[in-house]
Order: sequence, then structure tokens, then C-alpha cells
Amino acid sequence: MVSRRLKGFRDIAAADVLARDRMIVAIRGVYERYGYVPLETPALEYVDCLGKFLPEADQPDGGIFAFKNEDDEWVGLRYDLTAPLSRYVAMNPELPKPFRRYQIGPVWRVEKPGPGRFREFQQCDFDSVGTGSMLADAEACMVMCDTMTALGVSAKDFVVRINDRKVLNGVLESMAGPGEPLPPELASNVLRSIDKLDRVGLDGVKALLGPGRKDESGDFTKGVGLRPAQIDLVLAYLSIKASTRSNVCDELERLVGSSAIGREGVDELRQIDAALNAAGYDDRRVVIEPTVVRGLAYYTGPVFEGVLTFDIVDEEGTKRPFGSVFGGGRYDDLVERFTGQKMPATGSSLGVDRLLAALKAIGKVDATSSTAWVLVTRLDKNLTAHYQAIASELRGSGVNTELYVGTQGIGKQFKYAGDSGKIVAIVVGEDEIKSESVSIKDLRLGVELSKEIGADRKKWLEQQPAQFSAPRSQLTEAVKKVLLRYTR
RNA sequence: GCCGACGUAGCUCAGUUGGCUAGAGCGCCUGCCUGUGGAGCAGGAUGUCGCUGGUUCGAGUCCAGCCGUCGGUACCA
Repeated sequence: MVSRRLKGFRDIAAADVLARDRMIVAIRGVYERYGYVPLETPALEYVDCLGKFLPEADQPDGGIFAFKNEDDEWVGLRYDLTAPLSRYVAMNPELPKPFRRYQIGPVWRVEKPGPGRFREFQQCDFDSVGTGSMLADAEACMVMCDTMTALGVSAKDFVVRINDRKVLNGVLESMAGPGEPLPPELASNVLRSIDKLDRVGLDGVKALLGPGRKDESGDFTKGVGLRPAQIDLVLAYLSIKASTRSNVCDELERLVGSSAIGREGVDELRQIDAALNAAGYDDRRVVIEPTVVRGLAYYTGPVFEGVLTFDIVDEEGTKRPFGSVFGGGRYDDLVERFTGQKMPATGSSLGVDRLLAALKAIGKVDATSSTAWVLVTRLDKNLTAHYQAIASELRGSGVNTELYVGTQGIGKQFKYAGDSGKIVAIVVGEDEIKSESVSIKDLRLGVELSKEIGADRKKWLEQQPAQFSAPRSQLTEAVKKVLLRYTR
């Protein structure tokens, strides 16, 4: 058998699992602070409940992992947590509305994997179903801000950017002109081009909207083929820069002109602005950003994304922006697909894996891979009963403790303790038994001091500066004192 | 999905125009040191040269296909 692993899937070692778990605890804490309740749904769904199905081909859309079950029905791994939520709400009409749930779990997508992009990854979603109030959308922005704060990201490193699909539609409408509606296919191509702004720049978008664009590798992307006047309108829209949310709304209002849908969108943004102001989330933390489009599928109103604003330096030394970790918006038609009844909903999703990668890049996560802080060594294997007693005592007082169950000598045991991330090693031999004491070694202090060992190892061994003796009766107190040096 | 680059010890990489038993640094392991990891010294193992086939007297080196990684592009619910 050859050991191999599916492309885009990964093994996640202790340090990352532990770091991610700590993050999730913080994230749940924020979601629950706002009153969202947890929900779990299956990994597998009928493919038609996932939203994507190619009826003419009688098989699922590429992009989802799918197979036929024993009854010859197409089932697939969920690719997000929103479609299952819609299905759940449709199946449980008695739920009190608004229904506000959060869900944390893996999703699967057949996509080209890249750095920080996988085919299996964790999402942390929170949504409000059953209200069309902009209060819910404004709250989503607040939750995003609070979550990042709880994860130790300072306000200057994170910003929520919002926009409204109705505004975009308004622009498209006024672009088409009276009696000449924009074909839906064309409209979605325009949105797709706008979505590429941060990658290709304003000139790139201009080219994409017109004849097409050739990138540096010589690849040519076919353009949308708009008329120059139409392109200018889109560019004017994208170029809106304003100091405050309300100023942006004024600009947008001017641009959408007489479009009813556009005006409605601006009004929604104004309501969100008002709610945010009342709750104390100012113009620096949540900005209205006309260039935000987001996954073109089912969003019907406000869309938002949470963006890390710092650059990370990759291994080549190249700076690159980290980009969006939170994404969401309003999807008023999704539940209706199941029930036929109007059921407005809005919410947002956090990509924990991406965020973890970002926090690692700025050194905001400690990379410990151990769960025990103390190793009880076995100097004299005949004294194992004593060692077990010591380990039990420490565990009983809440100190995570590992008893060395290997077979090697004391030197190797210290190396193991250090390599496996322990903070303290306990040594007891005949001497300690006689004097009713324990020897406690601060492994990290040892590492520090060892930088100055020099050539005189003999002296080092005699002095053992990182080690001290404590009465056996004060074992726990002494150990805890050392642990406190490293605040965990 | 499409285009391109790359693929040699665990890691970072050398490896001449095809030519003897494939190298360095770091890391790892062992000993000096059977009550002490981190210093020093001495030693040791690193490996299907991505895989498969082809050209050749001979392939890490040349050719083809495949796999993988990276970059660009498309898609991204």
C-alpha cells in the first residue's frame, strides 16, 4: 500500500488543531454573546438541496464532491453551511422567527487548491433567518468586528466593507438606459469583472468591460463588450471615494439616478449606517465600499466582507495583502426555493483556516503542540510507583501532566520533554526520596541559560541553574509557580 | 479546467558538454557522559535523484507521458 493523500486535503498536526480550537472557543463566545444558538447538520445532503444541479446532464455540477447512493440518488458533501440552513428552516416551520443560529464545521469544494486554499476547510457561520430588517445586517457587521477583536486582531488591522446588490443593480439599470434592459447574462459578467478589481486594477476592469484583457502571461480574457459611455459609468461608480458612510451614500444616490432598485439599495445602506452609529461602530471599522460584489449567486441585498488590512510577507520576501476572511450578505430568496414562501435571511461566514494562517503570519498564535505542561521523568525505573503518585497528584490539582512511559535514560527524557513542548520536568531519585524533596527543572529557562554554557559543561552540570529543589509536600505549589512564568 | 516553471537526503540547495561506489550546510542519530536535553569533540545514517517508459555502451543530466508543487488565468454557490 502506498501512503498518499487526496489533493487539497490535509493532515493537521497538534499545534494547528490546538490553535484552531482556541480560536473557535473565542468565536463561539462572540456568536453566543449575540444570542445565536448552535446547529449541526449532516456533511452529506441530497445534491438538489445543495443548490447546484445540472438537470440536463442529470448529474451534479462540478465543484461539489458527489456520488450516487445505494438507491441511485445523487448525494454530495455540503460546500457551504447556508444551503443546509435553508433546508433546515424549511423543514422546521415551527421555529420561532427570527431564527438565529451559528454553525461551525467543515465544508468541501472541488476547486484548485492553493496556499491557504483547500478542498476541505472549516467555516464558522452565523445567520438570522426570518427578518428583512437591516438591523440584522448591521448586527452582522458588529459580530464580525467583535469576533476579530476577540481573536486579538486590533481594529486597525481589520475592516468590514459593505455594499448592496440593489445598488449594483441600480447602476446596471441606469447603464442600460430606458427601453434597453441589460440581459442577465451580461449583467452577471459585469459584476464578475468588477469583482476582479483588486487583482487587475481599475485599468484591468476597464479592459474587461470593453474588448477584453491580456494579462502579463499573455493570456487573453474575453471582455464584456460594453460601450464606452457605459464603461465610464461603471468606472465612475468604482471610483467613488468618500470619507464617511453617509457621504458614500450621497454619491451612490447620485449615480443610481432614477433607478428605483438602486434607491432602495442606498436606503438600506443608510439604515445600516444608522444602526452602526447607534451601536458605536464608526466609519473606520465599517466602510461602505462600492467595489464589494461577492459571490454572485444568491445575494439579494447588503453584502459584506471582513478584510485583514495588513500585508503578509511570503517566503520569497514578497509582500501581499491577506484579504478577506469573513464573507456574507443577505439572501432573501434561498429558503423560498424550498417552501415557496418568502423567508428573508442574512448572515456571514468566517474561514477559520485562512484566518489561522493570517494570525500565524503576524505571530498572533502561540505554536505549542503539547497538551501537558509537566513531564514526570523516570530516573530510577524501580521508583515508578512514586512517579505515578506524583503525576496523579499534579493532575488532581489541575496541572496537565505526562508520565514518561518510554524506556530511555534520563538524558533522553529531558530531550523528549523539551522537544514535546513541556515546561517543567520533575526528577526524583534516591536522593530526593531520602530528603523528602523533588527536583523541578524549568526547561525553558534552561534553554535560555544554555545559550551561555560555553565550553564548561562540567560546571553547568554541577550547577544546574534552571533546576531547583522543593519539599515533596509543596510539589504542586512549586510546579505552579514555574508554570506561571509562562502564563498559559 | 487552460497556459507556464519547477521536482536531488527531513530542510535549503550543489552536481561541469551524458562518464566510476551521488555531495555540502543545517537538522537527525550514536558515543565521550549508566542522576540531567540544550556547549564541545568524535563518529554515523541519510536518497527508488518525483514516477513510468524511451534514446544511449552508459541517464540525476537528453526525449515523451503521467503525478506533484508553485505561478498566472478561468471558476468559486
